Amino acid sequence: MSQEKSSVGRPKNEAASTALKEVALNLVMQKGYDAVSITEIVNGAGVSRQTLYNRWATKAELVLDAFFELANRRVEMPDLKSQTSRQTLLSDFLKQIFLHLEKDGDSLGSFVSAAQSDHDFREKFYTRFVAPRADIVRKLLKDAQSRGELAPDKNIELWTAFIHGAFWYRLINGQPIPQDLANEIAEEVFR
Amino acid sequence: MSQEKSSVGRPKNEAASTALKEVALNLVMQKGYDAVSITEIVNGAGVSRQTLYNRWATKAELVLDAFFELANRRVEMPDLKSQTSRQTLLSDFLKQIFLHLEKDGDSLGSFVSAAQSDHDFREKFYTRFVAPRADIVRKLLKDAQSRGELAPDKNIELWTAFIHGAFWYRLINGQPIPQDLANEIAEEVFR
Amino acid sequence: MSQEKSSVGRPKNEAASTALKEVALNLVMQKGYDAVSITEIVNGAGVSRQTLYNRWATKAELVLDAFFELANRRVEMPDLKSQTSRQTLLSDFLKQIFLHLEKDGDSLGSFVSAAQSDHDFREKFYTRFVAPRADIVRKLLKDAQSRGELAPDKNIELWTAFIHGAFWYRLINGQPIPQDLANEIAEEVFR
Amino acid sequence: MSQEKSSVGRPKNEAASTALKEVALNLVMQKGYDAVSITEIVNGAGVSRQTLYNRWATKAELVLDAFFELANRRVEMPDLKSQTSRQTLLSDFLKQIFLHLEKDGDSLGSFVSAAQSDHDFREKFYTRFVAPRADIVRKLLKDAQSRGELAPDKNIELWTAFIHGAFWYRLINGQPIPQDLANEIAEEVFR
DNA sequence: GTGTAAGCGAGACGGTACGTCGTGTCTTGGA
DNA sequence: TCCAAGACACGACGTACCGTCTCGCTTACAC
Repeated sequence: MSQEKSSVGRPKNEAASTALKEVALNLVMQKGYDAVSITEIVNGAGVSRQTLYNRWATKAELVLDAFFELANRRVEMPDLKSQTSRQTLLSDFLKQIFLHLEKDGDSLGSFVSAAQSDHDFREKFYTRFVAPRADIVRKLLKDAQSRGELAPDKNIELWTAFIHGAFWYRLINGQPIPQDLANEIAEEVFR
Repeated sequence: MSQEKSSVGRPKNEAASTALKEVALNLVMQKGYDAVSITEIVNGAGVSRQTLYNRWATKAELVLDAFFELANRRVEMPDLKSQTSRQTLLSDFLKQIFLHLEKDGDSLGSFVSAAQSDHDFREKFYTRFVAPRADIVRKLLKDAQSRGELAPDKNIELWTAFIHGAFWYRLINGQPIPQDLANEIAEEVFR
Repeated sequence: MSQEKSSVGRPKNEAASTALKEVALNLVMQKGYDAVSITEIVNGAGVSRQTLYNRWATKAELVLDAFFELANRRVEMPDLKSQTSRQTLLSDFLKQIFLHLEKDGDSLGSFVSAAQSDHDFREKFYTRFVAPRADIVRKLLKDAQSRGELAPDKNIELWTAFIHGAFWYRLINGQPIPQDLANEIAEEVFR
Repeated sequence: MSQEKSSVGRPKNEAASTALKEVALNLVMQKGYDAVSITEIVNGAGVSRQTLYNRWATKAELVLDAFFELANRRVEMPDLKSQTSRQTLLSDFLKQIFLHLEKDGDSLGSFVSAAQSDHDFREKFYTRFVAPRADIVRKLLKDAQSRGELAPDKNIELWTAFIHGAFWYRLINGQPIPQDLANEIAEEVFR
């Protein structure tokens, strides 16, 4: 990746990328994805229009990049080597997610929104945000099965969808996602 | 309140509303919500721009109205007096929903999209589309409990969210919703 | 004129006409002809849109009607039987015109404006406002000639144009029309 | 001050300005000022709507610019060094004006019209079109006085107004301006 | 140390859609 | 037959954003 530097001509100003991502993310969090214009972002970043287009093809790509950088710094894989019960691990993991959901709910709404009309965006959002989190749950459930904490014939795929569906469902419908929901879900999973 | 016809001034031409809804819905189903412009809709309906704005404040409201009219003609409450097992009733009900989801997936995506940026819209969408369907499932589960087909200590609210979350989750992530998923869900509920 | 009453159906409400003319004239004097809309006039008069169109075909006709009613009440034919010098008569007549010009300057501007784009309007404005005033001057000059106060070979038509041109020229260019101009003009005519 | 080229950013495309002016002027001459829409002009010029608004705030300013460019190429200052009688010079100058008036009468009407409702426009029209022509006449009259061809006590300002008023008066009233009027005016001035 | 190629700001450009306004006509029910 | 109320088709308005383009200037490496 560091290899592909053409080393000819003036190098890209990394500060511009940083400024763009920061401004874009802030604006989207404040006003929602659709309400933010490219013009607004580049003005806010003190950067020219073309500079943005030199780095990202669309607003969607820029904003996603910015968001992921933030979000992925915050996923904390549960420690499957610990002896804590898998129910507790699940509950704690969900609580951690719900905490961010509280803060980022509106931007996430924006992304869900953008994902519906822009299939590229949807793919990226799924691959880089949704799927990794689903994977963690999936692994946790399998681990629980192998440890005998979960019935061996539980449909893991379905339960992964149940768990994530439960809070996405509340999210897109604008309902609050209380910390307690994490406990309720974990309890029902391991019943 | 339902009588509030003002009867003063020229009455609104109902045919215009009908034409607008039909054209709008068709276009959205063909090209997606965002790709359809107001100009396109009014031209297609042979109606003036202002006439649309006299009836709906935004494209979202128009399309929503049009869609509900269609969708609500298609909800079929399961017959709780029948002796069919509640698991089968649930499975059949979900299958029926999934069938429409297949066809209307993109428009539904549009609505979810619009709902994220427009909270009025979200409220309407929830009240008129999401909630009624959730209610049916909730009633069905309670009925199953009272008939002893479902454990009496199952968390009905949570399971309602599980069930709907499962397919909404797939929907917003652009994944197919196979008919078989209905069986899988029903099975897991009544396990 | 009073003959042509059809006497079938509800008679026209004369108060509506009066209100329309009054409102129209006031609005035009305040904001200028172009800035006043039909909608504004009918709302101001508390009258329906159709009622206006039942009486006048265009805004121009209504406004002209209203203006003429006012203006023609104010023309005062100089008394050609008096022994006052014709120069004084002319000067006094012009002074009287200039006085109204001061007040009505902007609406007159509006009419000149409307007259340029609407040839019907131009014709009516000329026939009912400009020409009568020109006629008076023409008659006065001829009378002065017959009394020997004016050179018999003066080109009356041209001088009529000179005299009116002089202040219309100032009017359309937005220059003030001082009372003293009346004296200057009269002096130069009878030099 | 004439050097104030900013030289930053993409420079304005001069061809677009030229095309806009040409199309605008042609359309106005064909159909009259009011009948020409901005949409029509930009389409005709193959230029985007915003490009027009980047250069002129209103249709009036554009058309005025276009017209001046044409008109000012056509003013021909009479040669005050020639020995031709000043009466002939005046008559010839007026004839030259009347010739253009014939062709441009309707556009000029449009400008007079616009000038009445828009005081900025009025100022520009006066400064750039009316006043220069009046100045020429004023100078010519003064020269005639200094050469003894005109009575030294003639009120030059008033006569300048007489002369221009005479044909403007006919113009705004939609009356023809025959070439012979130039002779009549000159004759009366130098009588 | 100079040439050359890319980066960059500023901002113009062709497009497309927007929501609003004004026009003159039409359509009701009631006077 | 008139009227108030207001819907309607039409067409223009000025604004907003998009993604691309065209300048003059500024890097920074490669010769």
